[in-house]
Amino acid sequence: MSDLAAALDVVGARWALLVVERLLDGPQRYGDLQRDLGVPTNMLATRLRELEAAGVLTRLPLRHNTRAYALTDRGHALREAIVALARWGAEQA
Amino acid sequence: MSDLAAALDVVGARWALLVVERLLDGPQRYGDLQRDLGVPTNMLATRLRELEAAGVLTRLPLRHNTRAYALTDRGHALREAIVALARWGAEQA
DNA sequence: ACGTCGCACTTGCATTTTGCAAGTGTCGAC
DNA sequence: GTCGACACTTGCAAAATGCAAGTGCGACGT
Repeated sequence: MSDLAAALDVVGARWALLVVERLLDGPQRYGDLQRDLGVPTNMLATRLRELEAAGVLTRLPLRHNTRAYALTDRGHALREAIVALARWGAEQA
Repeated sequence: MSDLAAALDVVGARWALLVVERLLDGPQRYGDLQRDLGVPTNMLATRLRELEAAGVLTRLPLRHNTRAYALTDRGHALREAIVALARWGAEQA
């Protein structure tokens, strides 16, 4: 499997990169991600679980049943790739 | 929709970026892509249609019923993003 | 002490996407 | 005129995604 395929195995699923992009600004709570991205709640839960398992992000407990999701170093390392893709998307056509 | 979401709308589908990566080396024929990537043939056909419609690649007629797929400028512009993602994938863990 | 609210999910089911296997059409070579 | 290579298409099963409604749990007011 190529390096690209390995990367896509982790962040190639729908919404995954959008979640990571949102977390580049700093830790966010579940509800914030959901409202900002418009992602279905079950998909968000699934992605967060997968991305945590992949070591891209971690859960930070805040208060009682509230927590924040924050990128790990490995997650932050995606910044370059995300910026490059976003720039390509911006040059539409 | 963010720029990243716009990009993923075009190249976010499964196999799409892998096809583009393969074409970065130069035009390839259908059968080559299929064998090199191990992508199901109906998916390859679908992706090539979508990527052509999106202006990422074009068909070059070769001989009779043989053609090659080549990246457009817009397709080549994905190189940076692909390299960044592949590098991230290579730094596994 | 009790109901209510916000938050972070889970669950059930319909829809869409993906994948596998087999088939189709076309052209050139033999 | 039949055979093989090439580029697909088709039919159907499996998996991913999406929508809507429900669950659990602690805080907060009364």
